[in-house]
Amino acid sequence: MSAIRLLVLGAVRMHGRAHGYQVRNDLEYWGAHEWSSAKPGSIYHALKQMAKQGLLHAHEVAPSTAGGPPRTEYELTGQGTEEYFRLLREALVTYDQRGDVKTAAVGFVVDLPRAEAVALLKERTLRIEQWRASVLEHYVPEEGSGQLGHIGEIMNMWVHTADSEAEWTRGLIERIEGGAYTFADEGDPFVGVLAEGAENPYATGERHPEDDR
Amino acid sequence: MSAIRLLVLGAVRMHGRAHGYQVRNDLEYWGAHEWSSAKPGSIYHALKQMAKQGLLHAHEVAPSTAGGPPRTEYELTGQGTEEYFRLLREALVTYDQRGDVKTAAVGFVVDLPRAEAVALLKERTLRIEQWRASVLEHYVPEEGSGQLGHIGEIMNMWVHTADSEAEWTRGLIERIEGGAYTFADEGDPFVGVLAEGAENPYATGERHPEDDR
DNA sequence: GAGCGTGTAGTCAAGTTTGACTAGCGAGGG
DNA sequence: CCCTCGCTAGTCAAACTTGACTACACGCTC
Repeated sequence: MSAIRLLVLGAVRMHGRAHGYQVRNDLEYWGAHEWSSAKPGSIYHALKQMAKQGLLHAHEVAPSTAGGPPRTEYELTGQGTEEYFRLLREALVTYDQRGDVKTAAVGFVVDLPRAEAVALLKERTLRIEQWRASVLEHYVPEEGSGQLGHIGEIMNMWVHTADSEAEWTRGLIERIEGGAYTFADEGDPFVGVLAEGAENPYATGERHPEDDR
Repeated sequence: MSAIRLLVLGAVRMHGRAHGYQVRNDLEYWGAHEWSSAKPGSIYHALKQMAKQGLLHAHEVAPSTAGGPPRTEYELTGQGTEEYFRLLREALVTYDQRGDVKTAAVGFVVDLPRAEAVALLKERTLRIEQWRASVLEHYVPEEGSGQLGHIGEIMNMWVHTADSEAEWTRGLIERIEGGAYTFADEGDPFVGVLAEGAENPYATGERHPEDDR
């Protein structure tokens, strides 16, 4: 599962109604092209595909207000909203060692109620520990771990990565339980998209992978 | 860059000459279908593509000795060998937060001379530190880091991951410098493929992501 | 000795990703 | 006035990935 659908649904949802270029700008603003497959082609493809599947409603093209070809506006359907939360929950819980899904998940985590976020993150640590255990269980061949040669370093790396991730997840859980951030059920949400017409503070100058704040 | 080309080139190279099914079996043996895009279709596709590009020489089909359709055998060309080492070096040095390339790189690292492996891994730690610095540099907006809201957790996660990776890399460098493992210039190499006809100790029973030893 | 399961070897269509390309419009300079 | 530049908005072909499917041969059972 790539992160593109989650990202696109999340972006459209923030706007309520958005056209492709808007979504594309948000994702660039978030730096998503650096840590996921969020290139123009993928974004437009995902929009069309999800519209075909009934997750998005495509309003008929409106002529652009600012040059360029006419644009199609999209809006989440009920099914699309369901799918958004399904993907978000899955992303929070899944340990897959790929960075993009996790990054997207953290970006949208405040769309859930605080308690559910904590619960999902705890489930995440659990799954990480299970994975870690299953690596170790098959780690040592009958002849002793020396037989593995340098391949043992791969297990080593996986265990190290898993530990690091579990530690970070626990830190996040603590901060959330300690009252940090504003969640779905708690007043005005954090806004991370550009309003129509707002100038993009990062639009000029070179871009860096960490521009997506 | 996905890891598939590196994996396929590495597998064919180990055999000297191999047909698609053999490569496919190696990669499954290594568990690569769990941590990379090494599914049958991708493997056969990569073989054909690389043959077309002159990285592999495709010997004409030979009737199978053991049932099934006839098979095509592949062999690395000079260009293919070059490309293999280029990909391997790049993979060792690149910090991209995706697990598959790194895993493949560690698996093949002993194909390089020991000194070069160490040098590349040191370059890797350097790049990780550069990336970390560039994240932090753009971390704090003018209004103070509080403005970031939960999005700051993404930076936090990236920095945490980078630190963990750098630490693991330094550990590996130490072990290699300490004389561990057998490298390209040092006598009989570690063999990680099944010989033609050898029984696969993991062929039966359920498979786990960590079977690839 | 006919069918059936299993292993071998690979193909294929559908879906996704990539990176380059197109085309319209306004602003500004010469 | 006209021409180029940059922004807006999106398309497209080529490559890659996915997961299901085919086809052959061997051995086993009923």
